[in-house]
Amino acid sequence: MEFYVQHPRFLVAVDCVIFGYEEGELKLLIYPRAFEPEKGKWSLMGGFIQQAESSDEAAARVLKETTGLNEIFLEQVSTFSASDREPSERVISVAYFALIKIERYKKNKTREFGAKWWPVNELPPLIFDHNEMVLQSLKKLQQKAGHSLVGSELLPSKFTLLQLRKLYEAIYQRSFDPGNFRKKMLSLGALEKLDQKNSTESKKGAYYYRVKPDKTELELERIIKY
Amino acid sequence: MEFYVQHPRFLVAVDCVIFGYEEGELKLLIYPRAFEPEKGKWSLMGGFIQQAESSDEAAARVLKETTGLNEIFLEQVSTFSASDREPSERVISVAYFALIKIERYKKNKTREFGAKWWPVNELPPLIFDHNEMVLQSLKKLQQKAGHSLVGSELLPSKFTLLQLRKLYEAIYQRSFDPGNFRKKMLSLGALEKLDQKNSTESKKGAYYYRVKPDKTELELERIIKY
DNA sequence: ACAAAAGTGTTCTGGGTACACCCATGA
DNA sequence: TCATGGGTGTACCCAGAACACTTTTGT
Repeated sequence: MEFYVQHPRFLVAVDCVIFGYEEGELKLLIYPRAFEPEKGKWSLMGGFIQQAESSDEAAARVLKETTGLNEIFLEQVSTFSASDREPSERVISVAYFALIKIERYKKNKTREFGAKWWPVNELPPLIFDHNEMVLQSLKKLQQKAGHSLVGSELLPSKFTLLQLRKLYEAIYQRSFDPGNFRKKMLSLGALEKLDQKNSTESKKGAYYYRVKPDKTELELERIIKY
Repeated sequence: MEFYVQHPRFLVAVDCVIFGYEEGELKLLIYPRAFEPEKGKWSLMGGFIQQAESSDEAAARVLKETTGLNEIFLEQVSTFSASDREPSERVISVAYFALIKIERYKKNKTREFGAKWWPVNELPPLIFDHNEMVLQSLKKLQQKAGHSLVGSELLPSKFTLLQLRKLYEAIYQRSFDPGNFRKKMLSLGALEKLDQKNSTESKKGAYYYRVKPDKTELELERIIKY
């Protein structure tokens, strides 16, 4: 055990790449950093790991503190540890990505932290290596969306196939053939048609669907060739 | 900056999941832990991150120290941070996986550390969460092998298609149709046929191939449906 | 002669893609 | 009536899987 003491100790942080989906665009929740260094510059939500807290727990805590939400999807992306990644002092950071329904996001938190939902492909420069974290997270999100239905994480609990398709188009930055997309998604057997229709987005009105309760966590076949 | 000081600091380690390939089997290099706690139990190669050293650099250093090799393939897998993952003292660990050619591995290192190449699917229980690290690394390796040619990392510089297929069968724990596998691999355009033949593994003798020099780092199309 | 890998060719199928087409309805 | 999305059907193409078959050579 005395073998341990001679080694250096480090501040370890988590940074959260928080994805939301709104107005046909994939968005990211970022905020102006509240303290030095780089105070005021755009940054991901982050925080230091505390004693007796795992990085998963720390990420969930940061998310709770900054968005008011818990029990949301969170997945580790990668650890960033370049010794000069923060100019003033060395910090090792574990990046996480989160998927949240913007509708559930508490607006008052926006005021509290000055946070802003920003379209992913128009992001301003972020501090340190946060832009790189975003890039890697987007890749992970694409991978995840490729074999599990991210609809339930990013869309309201009921959604139309148009909405689901637009979401996938936003994630992959490409378009999908409406007919083929519909058939593919339905063929997976994870969607349940509801009796309700949505008439706000088309004249005819489209049926709502939801993810079947038992399929929410199911790992599906490859959905999108990727 | 004074904001930083109030937060706890942690020992941060790297653990290396070292894959090799020998006698038709995918193997892992593990060794008996040299110090308490859990001294003598089977463990991955690991070490603490030093000042001014990134986790990537630390992993490369550990690999160099324990195998004598450098410039080998290394990729971050995940960070393990459960507060009780080591019984005596809290250590956060970043897991890496490495691919090495066993032929290049210095045998003297085996004696020095008591290390042993162990078939992946017959692993003994390892300390702490090291078995979980291995599982995740194997998944990452399968992913990597699915769209880049791991032959150049794990096989000698020239190899037959039988050897390459056996390697893929070991990685995916399944069999591939010899004819189809051959056609698929050749169709990628990343292999170069040599004039030499190998006669040790078949009566007829099979031509050696090597990965085209400019294709070693190329990200290829999806090779294996996965 | 036979076994076993090397190497090539053929057939079949399923999924993806492109695209045509009808339906419903608000403006 | 026309534009727009909703929803269904069809034809084609290609990659993968299965498998037949021929070649070579050591035993």
